[in-house]
Amino acid sequence: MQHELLQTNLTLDEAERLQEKYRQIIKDQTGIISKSSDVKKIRWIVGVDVSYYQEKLKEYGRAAAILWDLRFNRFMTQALAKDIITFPYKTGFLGFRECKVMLEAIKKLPETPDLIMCDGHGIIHPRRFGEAVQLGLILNVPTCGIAKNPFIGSSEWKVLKRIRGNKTPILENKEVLGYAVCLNDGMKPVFISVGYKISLNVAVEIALKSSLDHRQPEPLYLADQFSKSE
DNA sequence: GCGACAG
DNA sequence: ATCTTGTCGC
Repeated sequence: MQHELLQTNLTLDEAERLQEKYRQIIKDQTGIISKSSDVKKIRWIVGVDVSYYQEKLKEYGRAAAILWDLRFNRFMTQALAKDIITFPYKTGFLGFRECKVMLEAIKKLPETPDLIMCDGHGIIHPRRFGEAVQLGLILNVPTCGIAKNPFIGSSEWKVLKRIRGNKTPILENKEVLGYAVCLNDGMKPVFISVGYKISLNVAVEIALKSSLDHRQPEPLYLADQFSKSE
């Protein structure tokens, strides 16, 4: 039996209802990773990304999951999954397209992730329900969103000095939805937000720690490459 | 009202 | 996301 958030035959209205329903359910949850002391206990992090291709007029998604050992900051192994994609692309509903394939790839990994990084937004979303939130909820694993482009909210990211570690908040009325963060010198910032059971500060801390020399954290960079290679 | 809008 | 060559910059 599977989660109703994995249904792929929903109307947009039904999908929106589910987003609102689960937003309420996970509101004010406890047991989140929020302190730097918690970070020391984190070992297995996973970066996931999805690429697309056509076959017989149908659209398919290929998800790559990269298992990364944060203790030694090194690559461990990877897994791929392919699946047909039927849910249409609509801004604000990415999770309904990508969660199922991402989950299939993650299931193939030899370790249970302590944290999953998604190539997309978390609570930087009209209903605070980006795909990182959706994935974390379905798997009951901490997640964060790390997107390459802005979505909602306003920030000064365009004038942010591109120096590793620099960041500027993404705001919507007084509410901090996330941070635009420069992960390496000279590179355009990425947009980091909470997904599930993690604090914003910890998400930023781990993204920085796992960034080597690319715009994205290495697990996500590798996931992007791997998902496109085949 | 119109357009913009993660991947 | 994906279709695609050259080209500007370090």
